[in-house]
Amino acid sequence: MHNDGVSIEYSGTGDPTRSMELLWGVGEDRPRRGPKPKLTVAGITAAAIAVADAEGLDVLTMRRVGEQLGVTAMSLYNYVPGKGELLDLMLDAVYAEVGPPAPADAPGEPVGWRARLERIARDNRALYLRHPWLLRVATSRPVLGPHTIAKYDRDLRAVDGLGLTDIDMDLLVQLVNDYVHGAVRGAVEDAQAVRSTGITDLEWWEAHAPLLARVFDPERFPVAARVGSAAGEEYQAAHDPSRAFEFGLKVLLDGVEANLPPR
Amino acid sequence: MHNDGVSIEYSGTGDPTRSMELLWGVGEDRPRRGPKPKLTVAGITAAAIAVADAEGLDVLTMRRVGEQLGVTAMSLYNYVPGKGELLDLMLDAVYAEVGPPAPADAPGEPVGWRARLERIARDNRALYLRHPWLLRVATSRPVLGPHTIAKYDRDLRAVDGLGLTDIDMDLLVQLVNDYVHGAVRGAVEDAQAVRSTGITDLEWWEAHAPLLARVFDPERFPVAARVGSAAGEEYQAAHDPSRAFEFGLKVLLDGVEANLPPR
DNA sequence: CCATTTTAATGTACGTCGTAAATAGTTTAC
DNA sequence: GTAAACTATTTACGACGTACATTAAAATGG
Repeated sequence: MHNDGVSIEYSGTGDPTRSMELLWGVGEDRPRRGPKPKLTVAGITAAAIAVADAEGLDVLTMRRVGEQLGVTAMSLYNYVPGKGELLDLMLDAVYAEVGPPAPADAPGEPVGWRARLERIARDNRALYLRHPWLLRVATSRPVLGPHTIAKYDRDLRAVDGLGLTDIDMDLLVQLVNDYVHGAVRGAVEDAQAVRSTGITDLEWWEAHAPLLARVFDPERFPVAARVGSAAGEEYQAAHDPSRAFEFGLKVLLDGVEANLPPR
Repeated sequence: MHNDGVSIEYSGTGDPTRSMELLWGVGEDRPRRGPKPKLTVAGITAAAIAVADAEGLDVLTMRRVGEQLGVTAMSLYNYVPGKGELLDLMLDAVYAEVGPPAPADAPGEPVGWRARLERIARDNRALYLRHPWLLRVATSRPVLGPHTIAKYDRDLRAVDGLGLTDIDMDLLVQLVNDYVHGAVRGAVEDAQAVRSTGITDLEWWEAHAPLLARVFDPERFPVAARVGSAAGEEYQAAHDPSRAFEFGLKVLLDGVEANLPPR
């Protein structure tokens, strides 16, 4: 077996200039000659997202995407320069789901910075849960697609007008996004471990308890022993995946509140 | 080219039971017959870490690790069941670097929960900077190696005795670790993008500015335009990578303070 | 000491991946 | 109608993890 784990991919490995042209639809003068294209960039992107959503990033291969569209892998290269650029397109496409920034006074928009940041955090969490592969795509030097920028704008509006410097606004938005990424990552990976291995947490624990009992000395690590077993039991008894998330979010936003400039 | 990006790997894809036996040194009865082993599990782990540190996770192949040790890839399989288990070993090995938990009253130990949590966060950050590939290894269903447990114990001691429930202690430690992971991830990936592509941030920006100027409408995203360019300039002028980290850490710990039980 | 047994290291091979290059087929422009 | 432009397929290459078969080396039992 080549890779029975979950291989994570890197966005931006392709030619970023080409990615950006694709993202912004530059140079889309319709081809004048030759056979009608069976595919579109948007269609390929959607198919790739569907594959990644359903089967994970490690099954997302050019051959698999082609198959999804009734086409060979190499056909895709008529539309997309390579897999790296396709990942860039996938990223920007899912960011479209959070929607464009709305005016602050639009009906239904949360009022107050705290409600707005909570909304952003929860929307991001939902996005990660819908597209778990997002957590595994590194976004270093992000390709600035239209929806990526829209999301950035939307995020920033949550903390605009509070007397923060531009720099601090940027830092704050990044802080919230970093937190959400980290918090969801753990939860999603747990769930995927269950699905991909077919072993539940309980079974896993029971399989390893005997070995741990033999090698682990609770005297040496008393706090870990106590808290670990307490957390394990709680986790078994009433596992609410959003509880840790909401706990951390509250703590984080309390900290933000303490660091806002006086009104 | 097969994968010019950075492929990220998954710990725990091998047989976790076998990994734990390796981690705890179970069944290490010395071989009675046959040629002397040229290698050791610890040596292989160290070599793999060296490769990953120096060249990144995408160059970490069994063939490459073998080469590092003057041996073919297949030799490694006499010591380690597969690459997944090797990753488990690498993880636990680097956790050893943070050192065993020390008694709270040992000389040099920070006093007070806040100083202890800061220490943990900064130690973790330093660990990620030394071993950037750590950020790319998913730790779902972590294999409970000795140093992993020691680290957990060490982390928990920072918040022990504050009147928190065991569950809240666990959540709090996880919160800090999640934050550090998220914050360092962005910074490290930026740096790696520069190294692996040979393009500096300034060059990258200059290459894309013309296209962006053509397609990006600042009227539509005024906040992003303003803050983005301010952040970009600041970033160019005086880039202190630890600034964002310390900012976030302060905010987070202020939030923790607001959520501690009254003394 | 030698034959047997056990273990380590190697060599070869398979099926996977991304994608370069060559080829075949299709549509439009002149 | 022919040439040019374009799309889709086929084939092939070098990488990957690792199964399998083979060879070499050490310790044991006689």
